[in-house]
Amino acid sequence: MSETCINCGHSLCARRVPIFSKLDGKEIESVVTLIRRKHFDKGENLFFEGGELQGLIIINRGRAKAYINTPEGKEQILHIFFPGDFFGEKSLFVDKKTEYNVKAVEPVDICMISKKDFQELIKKYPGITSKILQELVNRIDRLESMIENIGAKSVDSRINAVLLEFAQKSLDENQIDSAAQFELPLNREGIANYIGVTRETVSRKLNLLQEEGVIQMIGNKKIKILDKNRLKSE
Amino acid sequence: MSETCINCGHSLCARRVPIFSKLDGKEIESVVTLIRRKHFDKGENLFFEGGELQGLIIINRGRAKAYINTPEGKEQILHIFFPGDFFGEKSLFVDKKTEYNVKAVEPVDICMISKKDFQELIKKYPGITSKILQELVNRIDRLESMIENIGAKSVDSRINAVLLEFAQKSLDENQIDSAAQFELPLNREGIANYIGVTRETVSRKLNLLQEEGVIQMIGNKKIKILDKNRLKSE
DNA sequence: ATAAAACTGTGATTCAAATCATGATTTCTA
DNA sequence: TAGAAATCATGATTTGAATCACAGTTTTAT
Repeated sequence: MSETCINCGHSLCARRVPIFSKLDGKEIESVVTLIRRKHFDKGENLFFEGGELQGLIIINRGRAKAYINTPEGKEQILHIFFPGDFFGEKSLFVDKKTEYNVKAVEPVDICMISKKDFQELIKKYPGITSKILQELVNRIDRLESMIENIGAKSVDSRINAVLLEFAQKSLDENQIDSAAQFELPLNREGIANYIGVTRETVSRKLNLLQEEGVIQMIGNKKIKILDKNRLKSE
Repeated sequence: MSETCINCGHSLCARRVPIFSKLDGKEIESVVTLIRRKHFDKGENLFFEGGELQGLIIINRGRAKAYINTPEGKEQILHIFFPGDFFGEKSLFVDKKTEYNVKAVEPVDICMISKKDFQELIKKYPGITSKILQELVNRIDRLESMIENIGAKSVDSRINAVLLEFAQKSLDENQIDSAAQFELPLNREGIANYIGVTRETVSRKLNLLQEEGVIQMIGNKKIKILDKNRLKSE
């Protein structure tokens, strides 16, 4: 079996992961030998809450959502994982179950490093630990700003924030400024479950934004941000 | 100056902090020599968003709230720090500002270790790093469950959850089961800003819970949980 | 290609919590 | 300890989003 990750074309998928970014070419190749690949169809679960996580999972293609099902039957989405994002880092360090599910929202390819292999990796390259720390801190920041959004901001502001977030995850700064189109990672109901409203409200608010000329929808999945500033204010 | 932290009576305050719990007596004493103490009156800010955090801050007595002021003028509380809790760990590892404020909700004594001292400490006792990792993971868990609460649960459920949380932070399991009273760390408005509702709603819901015999209020600050199970369900 | 299934838009109605208003308590503080 | 300031309770009203209902559209699978 080749040591390169065929799904990323000719690049090494490990190089796309921030935690390995400090390693040099030869070191990264040794990481790649540890990687196993797997594919998930749209709608398949990569992981169920309470389950044993096999190791570190890196999203290589496609997007996935992490979500909780509440006792009342609602779904709360906690993260959207884009290519290059990873999860499962928790089980590598702490003996604690992860309480959310992860589901592919479109066809997804992942790279996987087993817990055992990863722990040996850390011994060999201790710098990885500080990268993990950094990533955990970033997640805390994102979760805190999500709480600010859901807990203290109006529904309009939440919609605005989520559109900007998805744009930033999908495009680079120049593309956003030139109103490039991008694909929403979630359908209306998904967006609703991410920002704590209903599907109908998302529909109505998006249409309002379009009427106001702030955004332009291309079909249901694609969108252009015409006026970034009006999304930022309010 | 004595090496013991006078504010904790005869115990060493460092021993109360989970991240130092693996150290033996002699090691902990060397940590204590690095500690500086400070007092804050009720209402004083321990820290302002965007400011330079001096190092690791351990709450030794009293409680403090971490909060964000939204552009719309609302306050969203993110954490309640109880004695033994700490913050500022972020600035020790990552070159990134903290975006929230921390304010004493009652008279607070803190212990503080400077960034520089702490970094030397880590070199000497690398085990501390894994403790920090663990604590970060715990925070992520708490934030995620907070998002589930605020985003997907009814107001009733949120009130229930916050009462249980405060009880668990204030009492041990036996005391909760025997309906011991404890002091709320926040006033009505504070609770409201923690769970994303208004002060009036908190008033009304608490009164309802009392009428139903689930809780008993002693004045405004103290409370007894009479029926833990009814708080848990729903 | 076509039928089924999933998703979306939109009006009508309901409802729970926000807001507004005010008086009663409690807690500071001078 | 008296007066001021902060906090709390509670009724009346408004409001914004949830819910309900259903038709139109898009996607998926055979």
